[in-house]
Amino acid sequence: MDKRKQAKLKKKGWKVGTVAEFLELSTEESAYIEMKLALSEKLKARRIRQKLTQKQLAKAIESSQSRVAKMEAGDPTVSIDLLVKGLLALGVSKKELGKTIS
Amino acid sequence: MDKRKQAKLKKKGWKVGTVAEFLELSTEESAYIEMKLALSEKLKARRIRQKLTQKQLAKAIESSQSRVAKMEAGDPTVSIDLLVKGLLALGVSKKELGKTIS
DNA sequence: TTACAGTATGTCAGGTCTGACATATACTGG
DNA sequence: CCAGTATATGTCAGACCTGACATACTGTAA
Repeated sequence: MDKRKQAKLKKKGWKVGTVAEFLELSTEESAYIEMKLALSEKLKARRIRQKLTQKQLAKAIESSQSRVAKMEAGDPTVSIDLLVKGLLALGVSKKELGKTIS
Repeated sequence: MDKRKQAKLKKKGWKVGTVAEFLELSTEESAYIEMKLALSEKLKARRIRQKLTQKQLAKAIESSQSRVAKMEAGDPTVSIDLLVKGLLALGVSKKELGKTIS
């Protein structure tokens, strides 16, 4: 399974439900990707809600604007670890994180 | 912050609540570690519940016995990604994962 | 249009994580 | 005691992720 290709194909407009079939993902693989996307979206939502630019958030978590952009885009080169760290830095609680994932 | 040292020190018998102070962890850092430990424990519990050996689980997730041992021990060289993948492979749902983290 | 702020995308050197291996330790039944 | 099974721990080459940089795209105000 080429993770890189997935994100490329996902791009705009594919419903989550159909991606799995189209790319022939296993249940675990799609659950994993759904989790990452959920975290991505949450990160973007939180950043915007707190009126921060990607650059500002990047500085706060000691990263770079480009990586933040990738986090929010659900780029396959971004780990769940990094997303979690970013969300925690934005003040999201474990409880809220748990909800987001589910 | 030396992540390696943390796990060494943590070892046996430290209450989670006190570790943070002793090691002077920030709120985010300890939340992150608590999440990892929660996932570790869940993994071990599930594996045992399903009567699998570390070796068997390792094979199922295409890893090695030693890495599984490290996952369950909350070793700092183990990522949340890997723990999540392991749990998903054991049939844990996103919902349950969310609960575990919280 | 131009200029600027914000975001997206590609690339890459360097750092982190991973699977595999060796080895040690713990427990069990003979 | 021993042999076998399960788990723990240390190490390391290679795979993967990261921050940083360059550059492109988008919107918007003059």
